[in-house]
Amino acid sequence: MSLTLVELAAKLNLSTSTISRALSRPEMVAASTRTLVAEAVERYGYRPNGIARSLRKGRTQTIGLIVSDIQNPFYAAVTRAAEREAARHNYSLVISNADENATNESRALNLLSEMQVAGIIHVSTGANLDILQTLSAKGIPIVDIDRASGLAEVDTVLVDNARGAELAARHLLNLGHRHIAIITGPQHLTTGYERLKGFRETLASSDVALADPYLKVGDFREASGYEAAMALLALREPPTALFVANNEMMAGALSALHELSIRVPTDISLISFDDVRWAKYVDPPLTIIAQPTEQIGTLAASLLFERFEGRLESVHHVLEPKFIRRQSCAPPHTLVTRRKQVKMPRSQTDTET
Amino acid sequence: MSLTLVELAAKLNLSTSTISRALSRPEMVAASTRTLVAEAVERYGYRPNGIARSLRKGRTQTIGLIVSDIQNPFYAAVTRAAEREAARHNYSLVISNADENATNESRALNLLSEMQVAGIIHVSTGANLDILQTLSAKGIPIVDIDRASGLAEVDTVLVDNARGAELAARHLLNLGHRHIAIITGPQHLTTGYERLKGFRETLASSDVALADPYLKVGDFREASGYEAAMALLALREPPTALFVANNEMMAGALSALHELSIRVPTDISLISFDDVRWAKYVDPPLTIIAQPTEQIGTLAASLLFERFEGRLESVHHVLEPKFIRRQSCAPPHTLVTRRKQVKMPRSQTDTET
DNA sequence: TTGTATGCGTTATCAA
DNA sequence: TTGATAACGCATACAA
Repeated sequence: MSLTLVELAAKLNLSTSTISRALSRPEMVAASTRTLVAEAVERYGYRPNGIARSLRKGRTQTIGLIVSDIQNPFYAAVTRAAEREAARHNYSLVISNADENATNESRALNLLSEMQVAGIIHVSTGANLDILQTLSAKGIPIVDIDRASGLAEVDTVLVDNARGAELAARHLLNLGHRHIAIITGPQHLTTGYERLKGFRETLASSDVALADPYLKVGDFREASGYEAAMALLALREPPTALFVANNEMMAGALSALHELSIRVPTDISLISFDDVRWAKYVDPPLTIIAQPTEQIGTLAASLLFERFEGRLESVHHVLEPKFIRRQSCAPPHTLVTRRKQVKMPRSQTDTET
Repeated sequence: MSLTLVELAAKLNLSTSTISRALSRPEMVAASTRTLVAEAVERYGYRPNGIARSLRKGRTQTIGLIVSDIQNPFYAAVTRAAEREAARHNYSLVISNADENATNESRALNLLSEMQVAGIIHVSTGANLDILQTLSAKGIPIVDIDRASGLAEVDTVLVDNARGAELAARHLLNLGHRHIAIITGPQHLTTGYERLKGFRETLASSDVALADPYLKVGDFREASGYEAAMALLALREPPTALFVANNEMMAGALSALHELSIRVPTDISLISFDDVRWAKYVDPPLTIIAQPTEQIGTLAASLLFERFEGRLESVHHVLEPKFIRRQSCAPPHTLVTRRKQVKMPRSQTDTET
C-alpha cells in the first residue's frame, strides 16, 4: 500500500528516527541528510501516516463540529469560517449533522469521541448533557455556539438573542403595529426562548400584549414556519406584523404568504433573524436581524486553540446582533381595509419538465 | 486521561482480548462475561480509541469531501446527502473547502491523505491531478462529483451540463429571443465548458449566433456574476435574455440588475442553473435548470462504499438536469421599446444599525 | 471460551 | 548528529 517510514529508512540506509526528525524538526539534523531525506520524500511520495502519529502523540489535529443543519445558510456560514480558522492552524474539521435530533447528536458525539478529536464546536439540541459532561471531563474542550447547552465548563459563543428580538419588536412598534405575532423556536433552546422573551418584554414595555393566538412555537425548520404562518393567517383577526425567529421558518412563512397571495408589507409586515443572502433578493427584500456568522465560526475555533494552549477558565462571548432595514415592514393598514382583502389560494406555479 | 482497554481489563480481571471481543464480536464470548463487560463499559464510560483501532485495522471509518464552497447551497445540499449516507454506514465525513483554489485543494488532499481517509469525494478545481493520481494509486477510491477531473480510474457522478444548457437555450429561443447572452464558468472546468458548449450549439441550431460581447466567462463566484452582468448591461445593445451558469453568479447578476433598476422579465429574461431555495422567493421567481443534489451526494457516497466492498472497474453516472419554469422569462421587448428604458442607478437600500 | 503475544507506523527517550 | 528501542491502544493469530 503506502510507503512507511521503515521502508523509506531502508532505502536511505538511515534510521527511522533520523527521518522522522528530518521531517518534524529539521534543525536537529545535519543539512546534508536533511536534503537527502527531502529528496527521497519527494521522489517516493512519502506521506506520514497521521493515524500512527496521532496514536503516538496522544492527540489529533482534528476538531469536530456538530451543527443542526448544514443546509441552513446560517450554519453553513459559521462552518466555513470555522473551517478556515482550523485550516489556518493545520487542523481539519469533521462535520456532523444533528438535524435537530437528540439521537443523531449522541451518535455524532460518540463518533467524535472515538475519533479522538482535539475539541468540539457544538450547536446543542438541548439533550445529551451527560455525554458532553463526560467528554469535557476527559479533557476535550467544547465550545457551544448559537445555543447554550447549559454546561458550566464549556466556552460559549452566543448572540444576544433578547436584544435582537427587542430590535425587531421595537421596529414594528415604531411603525405603529399593535397586532404583532411571533413564530419562535423550541423553548428548551436558548435561541427559541430568549427571542420570545425579548420580543414579549419589548411589546409589554409598550403596553402591547402578546396574545396567545399570536404566539407560535416552531422547530426552526421550514415546514413549521409554513404551518405556523398558515395558522396565523387563518385567524379571524390576523396579525398586521410577524416576527419569525430564524431564516428557515421565514422561508416556510414566505411560502404560506405566496400561496395565499398576501402582499408584504402592504398586508403584513415581516421581520426575521439571520441575514442569509437570499433575504435581500426576495420580494420584498427582508428586514432582518443579522448575526455575525463569520465571527461566530472564527471565534469558536480560536477558543478551542486557546484551550489547546492551556487556558483553563471558561470564556463566554455574547455577540451583538444587527438590525438591517430593508422593505418588508411598513405601517399597518386599518382593520377595515384589511378585512376587505381577498385571500385566494394561488395554485403552485412551478412547472417541471 | 481516558480509560483504556488495559485499564478496564484490570478492573474486571479479564484479558484485553476478551473485552475487545465482547465489544466487537459479542457472539464469540460467553453471555455472562458479555453482560459483565457491557455493564463495566456503561459504568466507567469506556469508549474505544478509534485512532488505535484504525492503526491496527489499517483503515479508518472516515471519508473526505472536498468542495469548492460549502456556502454555495448547491454544495451544501450535496454535502448533507453525502453525510447522511456516510452516517448510515457509520462513517464520518471530513470536509474541506477548496474555495476554487488549487493550493487549498492540494493542502486538503494531503491532509486527507495523512488522515488515511477511506475514500474521497471530490469537486475538482481542475488542478492537482498528480496528487489525485498518487492517492488513487495508493488504493484510496476517489469519486469526482459535479466536475470531472479527467482521471480515468476514478468514479464520477456528473450532470448532463450540455443538456441543461440546451434546455435553457431552447426555452429562451422559444420565447422569441435572439439577443441572448451567457455568463458561464471557467473553461477548464467541465461545468463551465459544457454549459457553454450546449448553449452555443443550441443557439446555432436555430441560426442564432452567440456574439462575442454576449459571452462572459466568470469564475462561478458571486462577484464575477455581478461584473459580467454589469458589462453586458452596459453594451450599446444589451441582450434581451441572459443565461447564468450557476446560482452564485446568478446572485451577483441579480445585484447588478437591482442596482440598475432593470425589470425581470420585462426588460430582460433570466435563467440559470441550480434550484437553490431562494430561487423561488426572489422577485420574480427564477426559471432554472435544477440538478439532483440529493442524488449526487448519496450516489457519490454509495460508490465509495461499493469500492470498499471490492468493486474494481470505475463507474460513471451522468444525471439528468430538470427544467423548472417560473417567472423570470418572457418574450423580448422590441428594440425600440427597450431603448426608451430609463436606467438609473439605484442607491443601496440596506440600512444598518 | 479465554488468555498471551505481536504488530500496526510513528515519535520520544536514551545512549552512542 | 544519529541509532536502538519502547510505547501509544487496539485487534487478531495462535495457544491453552
